[in-house]
Amino acid sequence: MPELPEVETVRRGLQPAMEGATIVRAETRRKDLRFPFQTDFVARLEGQTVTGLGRRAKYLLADLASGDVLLMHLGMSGSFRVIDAAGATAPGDCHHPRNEDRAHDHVSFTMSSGASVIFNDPRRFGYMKVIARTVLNDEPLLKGLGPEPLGNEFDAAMLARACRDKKTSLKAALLDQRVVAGLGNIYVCEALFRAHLSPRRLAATLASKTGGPADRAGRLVEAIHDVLNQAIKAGGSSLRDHRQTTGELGYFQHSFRVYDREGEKCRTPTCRGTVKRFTQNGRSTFWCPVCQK
DNA sequence: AGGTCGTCCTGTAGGC
DNA sequence: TGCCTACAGGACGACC
Repeated sequence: MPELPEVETVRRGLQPAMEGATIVRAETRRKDLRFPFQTDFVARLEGQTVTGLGRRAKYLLADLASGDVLLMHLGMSGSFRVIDAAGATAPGDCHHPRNEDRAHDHVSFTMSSGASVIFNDPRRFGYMKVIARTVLNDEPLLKGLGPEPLGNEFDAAMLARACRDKKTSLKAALLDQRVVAGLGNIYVCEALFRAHLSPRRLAATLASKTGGPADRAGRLVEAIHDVLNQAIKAGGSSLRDHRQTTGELGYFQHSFRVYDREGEKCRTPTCRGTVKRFTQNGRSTFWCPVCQK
């Protein structure tokens, strides 16, 4: 499910319920998600105040007063919902269909406010881990991550440099979290379309003289910025699983130009092409062969 | 060493 | 209706 815009949407939804509040009770309803829970997982959470809720790439990071950090990844199908002290998931919405399916509620946090934060993940590719902040920089899960696509260090020169010696496709390079951290299949397809670049293009060909229509890296960085910012504004994309923490859907899927649009007309105004789909590194790529070069 | 592929897991959609 | 297959927003680890 979740790429950077969805994770950021979740972070903003969890923030009012968690930041400044204390976890009075933490429950795991099975022994593992993607990995077994640490044996001291619950003990290191209960009684801890959440001093801040951040995000790195597709990871959520809850800072605890103890000096630990709770690292959370949503995998493919993870979602959080917040239930307030009165038992409602959102003002006026306590009967969302999603809330009736509790079979995959795997973790719950009861906060000092009386609110509950519940993690649901049918496929269980998600995971949580408590790490001491002092060794966060050595954490293998975070160590190899590339720059944040919306951060200052991510620019055309940096992206071109990261792709320069790659022998793989531009699509695969952008999905590689070591190159840039936070993009997934949807937003890579959408960004390549918006930059008019072919997903098949060799990553190394991204570099070119800056300025003018051949500034491929510049166009791509701008396209990535635009699509991520617009998606965050829309609360992410809801295809199947993604919900905001209130249970509401994101609505960026209505703005897709290629993803999930196989056989439909290209949305570039002057283009008469049709959106095609093919498999690249085991994942579906959607693109317009007429206007993406 | 970088790149590719299979794999983890459940749910759903589509074909017959 | 029911059974089967294919596929899904991620990313690790084994393999070449």
